[in-house]
Amino acid sequence: MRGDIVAGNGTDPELGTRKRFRQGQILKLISSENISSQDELRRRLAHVKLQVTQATLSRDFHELKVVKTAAGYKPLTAVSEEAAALPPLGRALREYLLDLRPAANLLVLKTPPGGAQPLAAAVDAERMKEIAGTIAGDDTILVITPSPAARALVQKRMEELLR
Amino acid sequence: MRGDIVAGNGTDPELGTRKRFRQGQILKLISSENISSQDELRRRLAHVKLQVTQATLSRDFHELKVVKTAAGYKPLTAVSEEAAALPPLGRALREYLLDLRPAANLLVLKTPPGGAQPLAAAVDAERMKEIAGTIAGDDTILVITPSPAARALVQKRMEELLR
DNA sequence: GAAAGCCTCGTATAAATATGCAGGCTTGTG
DNA sequence: CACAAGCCTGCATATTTATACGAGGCTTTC
Repeated sequence: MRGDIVAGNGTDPELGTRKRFRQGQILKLISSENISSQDELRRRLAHVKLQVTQATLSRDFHELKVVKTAAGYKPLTAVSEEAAALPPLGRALREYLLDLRPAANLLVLKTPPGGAQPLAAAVDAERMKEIAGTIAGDDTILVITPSPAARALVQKRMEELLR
Repeated sequence: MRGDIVAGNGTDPELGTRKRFRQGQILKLISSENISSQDELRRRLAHVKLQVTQATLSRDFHELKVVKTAAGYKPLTAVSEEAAALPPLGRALREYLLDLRPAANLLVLKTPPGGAQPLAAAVDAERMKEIAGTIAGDDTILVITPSPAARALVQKRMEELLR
């Protein structure tokens, strides 16, 4: 092919040293400066005598589990990764729930107009075994459980999710 | 222009209802299924009678603070967002630090070859006021503090970051 | 010391994502 | 009613990111 410059491990003394050094610098840069693209990062690294292509940075980001957010690139640790996976129901409840009323073995959720469908979807996705089923209109959801006890449990859980 | 199909709020009864409904569905879909691109999500939504373009989904993701990770799209809550911002030093320490030795008002950090620079960068970035400065070679960093007491404090902090 | 296996990385390009602009809708105001 | 302002969205396209492929370089094995 045409690539005839550096490649492989280059002039590096130890194996993979260059890569780790670079990744260290990357973590530093993205946490301090406000980088907005891999190509910009590439230019920054060049200032520090690190010549690499955008492709390599893409691979580095993948290895470092760095993701692009509205506020720049962020490393996604195992911890925050889990946390990020949780929010579905809690989030939906906080966003849509206006009122929560118990009625024997039923639970009636009120939402702003149009909010019932998405919230019901989130409830369904949770697959709580105490929930027999849900029916959603436009601004009201009926959550059906087999018994008042089960209803109480589901209700408690939702209240907790609301903080 | 040429767009002559649906637009605006379409047939929706309330303002912005369609958008919120869609975003609810989006949160549900990305948490259950394994979507790999905005365009795939667009196709999924079409199944549920939601016709939108990729451009709109891009905007929705931005509003919902959903980011693309190796394991699919994840909503980034305020909580995990902060958590994601922290890791610099802790992460660098866990990745590079082999040994930490106190010496009067100095702290000597040992890393694998090539690890000194990136770790030192992370230490500097922390801007701890107890640190007068650092000098990094290839696998050794000298952290200079004004006094043994300051050194002890810095040392303690680093040990905590290691968990 | 040649062959095989592995890394890391550049090039070229495909794929995915973001955005400038314009239009339709709704709401508010004179 | 006419008009202005604001929101939501599509279209077209610019920008950004990911990847298939191949090139060395290194290490290990016989």
